[in-house]
Amino acid sequence: MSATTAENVDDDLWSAIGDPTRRRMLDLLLIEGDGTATSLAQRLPVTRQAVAKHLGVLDRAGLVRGTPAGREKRYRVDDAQLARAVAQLSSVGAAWDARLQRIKRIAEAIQRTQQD
Amino acid sequence: MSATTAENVDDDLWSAIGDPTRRRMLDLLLIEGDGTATSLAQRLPVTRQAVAKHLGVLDRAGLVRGTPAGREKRYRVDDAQLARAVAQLSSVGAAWDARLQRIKRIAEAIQRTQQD
DNA sequence: GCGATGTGCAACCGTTGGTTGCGCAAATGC
DNA sequence: GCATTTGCGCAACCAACGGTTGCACATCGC
Repeated sequence: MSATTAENVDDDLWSAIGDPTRRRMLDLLLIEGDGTATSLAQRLPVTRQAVAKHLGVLDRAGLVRGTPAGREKRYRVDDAQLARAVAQLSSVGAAWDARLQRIKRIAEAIQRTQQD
Repeated sequence: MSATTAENVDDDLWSAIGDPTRRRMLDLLLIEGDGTATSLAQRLPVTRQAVAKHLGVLDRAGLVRGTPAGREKRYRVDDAQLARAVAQLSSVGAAWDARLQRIKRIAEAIQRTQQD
């Protein structure tokens, strides 16, 4: 294990949460429990259709699940999948962090050597 | 403190690290210390010009800095800026995590109530 | 000086986030 | 029961972006 490239990352998941509008949509869904394309669009600076497309992306990525209810379609976050996404976020962050730490240690070591 | 929307995120920074190719470029630069457009392109499945464009994006975002050296231009990671980016990654992750935790607690509370 | 190597610029293509416009299904009102 | 609203889905279109090819220009090595 421990790939050298830190790209164990599920690219679909990442690109799903990579878009700022989609991140805000996830925020709203988490806060309000659920929502429809129109209800989300009211709270966002984009049209209903744009929101609908994003919901499609999030759905295909498995981050949300939509269930028809009468004439409207309510979406809610899939907790487990979002948890997975969060894990990947922190995994990438951790990898970079580790490398930065190592570089810092090396730099300090060099300084110490030169001070001798 | 505690913005409700978890979008304290510098959008330029995020979109810079949002692209998978750019993430791999940062990886390579961290591993090898520095690199040029051509050197990175050899280790990536894209052309030199694509890499050059990405370096431009990363440069404008402040994540890398390029210094001309003869006929080539060597880039290296700006540690402080990347550290900032990592912090934002984990901040978004933490916000979602907190909400998921809260939902979980509420769900458990409801279960407990119903079991009474 | 001359070929090889590295960079930068410009034109072009496919994908994607966004828009407008339309048609259709389900709730509401009389 | 029928007309009106309200919510959804589909299609066409546009701008921005990641990627490509092609070319011109600078620099290093011999």
